[in-house]
Amino acid sequence: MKTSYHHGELRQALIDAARLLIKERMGNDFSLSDACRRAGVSTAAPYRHFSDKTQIINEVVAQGFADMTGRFRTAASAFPPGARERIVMVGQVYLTFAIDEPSLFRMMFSQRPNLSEEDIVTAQGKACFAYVIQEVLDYCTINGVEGDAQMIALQLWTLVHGAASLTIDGDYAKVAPQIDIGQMIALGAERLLFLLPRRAG
Amino acid sequence: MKTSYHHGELRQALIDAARLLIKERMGNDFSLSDACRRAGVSTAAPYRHFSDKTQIINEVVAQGFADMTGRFRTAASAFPPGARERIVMVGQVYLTFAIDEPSLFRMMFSQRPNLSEEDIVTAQGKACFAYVIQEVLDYCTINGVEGDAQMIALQLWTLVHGAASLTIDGDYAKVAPQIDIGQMIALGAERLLFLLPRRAG
DNA sequence: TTGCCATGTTAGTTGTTCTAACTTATGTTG
DNA sequence: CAACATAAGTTAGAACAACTAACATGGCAA
Repeated sequence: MKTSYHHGELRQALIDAARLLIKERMGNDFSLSDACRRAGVSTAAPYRHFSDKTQIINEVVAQGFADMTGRFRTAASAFPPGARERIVMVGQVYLTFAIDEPSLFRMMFSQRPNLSEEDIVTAQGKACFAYVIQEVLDYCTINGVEGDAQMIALQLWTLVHGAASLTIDGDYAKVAPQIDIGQMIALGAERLLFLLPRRAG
Repeated sequence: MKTSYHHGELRQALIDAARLLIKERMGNDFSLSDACRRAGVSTAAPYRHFSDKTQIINEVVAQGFADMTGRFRTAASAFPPGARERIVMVGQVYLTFAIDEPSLFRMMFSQRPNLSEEDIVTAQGKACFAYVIQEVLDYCTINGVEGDAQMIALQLWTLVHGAASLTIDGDYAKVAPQIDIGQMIALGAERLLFLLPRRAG
């Protein structure tokens, strides 16, 4: 049998526990002690693997970004490069991720001070955003979309991100409970990406 | 002179201190004890005015929403109803507010659980969002804009909110440091609101 | 086998939220 | 105007979280 003095996988176990607690408790005010109890170790154990509570949070956030990027890739890969569906899928994954883990999503997009350029969080975040933008850039190139592709990409990202934020905060529900958010994004994205005049005045 | 046993304005003093600390410490992890030290009272004093730390935070957030709405009104009132500048101003105030008090902005848009319908936070938040939407609805009505005005309003709100969020989190800077965010919003908003085909293909 | 060192432990410090029991100022009322 | 009820402070302390220091254990390497 395994003697229990050494956990063996404590580092990742703590990260997983933290992520779960963040999801359950709906906020970054989760307790590290709780994570320790989950992992079955003492409250001093984390400090063999992390310098800080902040460092654990950063790790969770970084893995969140990696996760999100992975889901983007998987969803997009079902369609050929340049397909309109790829962009739609990326947007949908973005929204779904936020709804699935709202607290984590919020923490991923809450700038933490003292975050250096070479930090894993920065790296994973960058990669995640870059993926989204590149997907739009590819679409524009392949389909010969006119205009500043970078600008269009940022606008789409902004729209979807705003929609994700306002959705998980329940803000749409406060002022427009009847609205279909998916449709709102779809129509907005079409106007930003595709040429779809409302009407020729 | 004033004898110092009774503060007199402690409730609002604590709210103000909390708001300042939130601004300085960049997060909702500010300490109530700190706020007490600022206000010059003991750490037990707040509980004569608030049941909870959460209740203080809610008060700060509610006043934040009231503030934001007030700034909208002031900025918009410089132009006549139906003027395009009114919408531009509201968007600009939205962004400026977020940049000015990023942590407060984040807390305003972080859904707190156990928030009843008749809470001040809910009320002030609703009023704030409703103002933004109404401004767009008015524009559409007065100028005879075709299409679902409510939908357009939500799209504009979403775009501006997304831009505010990504700006204060420094996310644009990570992947597109050269971009002019104001211009990006302006162009996006134009495409959503006004008929501005990229080019007749 | 022996000893090093990574990784765990217990115990204790500091700081936080919140409660209980006590104190002081204020304003109302006979 | 005296008396007291009450609002709004106080100190003391409980419960708990983050983190540190000093100790314990066991896996690995010479």
